Amino acid sequence: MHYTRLSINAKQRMGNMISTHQRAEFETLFPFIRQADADFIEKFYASCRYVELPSGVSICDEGQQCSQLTLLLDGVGRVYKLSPAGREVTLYRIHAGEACVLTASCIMNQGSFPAMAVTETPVRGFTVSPDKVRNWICQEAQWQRFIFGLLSSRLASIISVVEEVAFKRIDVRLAQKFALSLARGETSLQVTHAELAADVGSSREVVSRILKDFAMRGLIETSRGQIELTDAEAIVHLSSQ
Amino acid sequence: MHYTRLSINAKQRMGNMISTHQRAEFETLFPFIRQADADFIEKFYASCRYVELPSGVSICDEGQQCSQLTLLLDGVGRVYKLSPAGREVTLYRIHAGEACVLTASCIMNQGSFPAMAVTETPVRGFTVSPDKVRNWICQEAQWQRFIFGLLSSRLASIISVVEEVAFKRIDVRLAQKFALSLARGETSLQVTHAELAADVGSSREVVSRILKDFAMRGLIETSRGQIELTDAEAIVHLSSQ
DNA sequence: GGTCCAGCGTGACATTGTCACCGACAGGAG
DNA sequence: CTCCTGTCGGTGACAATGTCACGCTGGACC
Repeated sequence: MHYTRLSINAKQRMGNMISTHQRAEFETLFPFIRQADADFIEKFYASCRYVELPSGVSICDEGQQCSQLTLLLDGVGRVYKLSPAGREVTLYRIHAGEACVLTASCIMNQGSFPAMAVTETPVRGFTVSPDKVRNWICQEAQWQRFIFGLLSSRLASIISVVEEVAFKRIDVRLAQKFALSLARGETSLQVTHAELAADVGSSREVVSRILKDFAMRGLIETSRGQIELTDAEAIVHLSSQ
Repeated sequence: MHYTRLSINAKQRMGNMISTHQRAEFETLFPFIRQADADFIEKFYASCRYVELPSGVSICDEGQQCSQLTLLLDGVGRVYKLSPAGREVTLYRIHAGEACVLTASCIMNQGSFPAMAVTETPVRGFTVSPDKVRNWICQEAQWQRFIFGLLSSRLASIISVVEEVAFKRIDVRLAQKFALSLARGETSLQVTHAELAADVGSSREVVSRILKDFAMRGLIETSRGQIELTDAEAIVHLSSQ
């Protein structure tokens, strides 16, 4: 799987002024800011920048220092591990109203980023520089609480990834993915076997075999780059093993 | 694998007064306390309690609320996930000078503990109540920095567990364990195949097969409950695959 | 001695990972 | 339109791992 590097062009789509519309959008997604005192709120908006990134660009590579903490207004990012042999596992996804914890973590202990991150869709957000992140932690209770929440909630979610990878069969984990889509009301997925494999940390061949089996049992119908979920009940039943 | 529940007897080995000797011991292991102001230091020692726990007792079970945060003076704790089928993976170990991050995490977001924890050796330490942990975070810069360091450093270590479980062969991971022992100067391990399996998240049979293979290749010699590391060079070489 | 049990060995089979290679399809270039 | 090229998916063979069932052994205890 290959991702475009973040280009200068993409970086240039940034503006320094935060519009009132953007502030309103931010406040609904990051309610913590409302509880801060007016002083901090102004400091915050003055210090952060609005950015837009296209889909499929690499945000942070293994071993890099993190240059910015990004708070997402829209879109989704994926953080994953890459093995020397080229296999992947996704550790977690970042949605609107969240920020990348690993960035926060490696900003806090000055370490390097222990994984890779890419945009899965076009992404909009505010970025904050590492020194601000650190300073505000010590000074602003609301900001501190926000960062803490990020760290501790991700810890639990990454632990559940360990659990899945170590204990669960791959067909069950694929069924789980499908069940999540069904829960969102989607009965048709635009996804390749290779992408599913990268998600669950397996290889394409294994995913293909299992999907073929699903298709024979009538759970799904597959075509190039697309999967129809045809038997919701059976999928949900399998996913709960 | 079965662990004794923490009994009332064990709990009663607590005292409220912290001796000057214990304070000195604490300060060498947790240097952050030295940088705090005198006011906080007194508050801290007045609020925490000294505890001793025997080896092999369960500290925290899956889904429980955490009653205390423990800062270890001595001994080692193990935090692990347990599958419905009875398999285990250890997530990390806690040594002197550290504290259980998961406890910290679930204290901070009031969640429940997403794993199990046991003492692997007799353990001594100071315990702090959840409300103190939370209050100090907001008020004491040094304490805050300490807790933050715990969270963010564990995040990276748990991610490396994901990586190992998802990508590495089990023989390589066993060799890694052995290489770590060799680095500590230990050429003889008192450990059962089942314990090794719980560590790397596999099953006893698989570990037995691989150890038999190691023995045939002259890397180790096995006897009941014990493993001699006889070919350090080959072990280190295999561990670095 | 005899009993019990934790620790370990093992064969048979299911699942998963890896490698090599293939064909099918889509989107452009000519 | 045909041809080319890269992506997508299928497949067979084999290695590694997980699971199940069972049996053996050494040591503790009566």
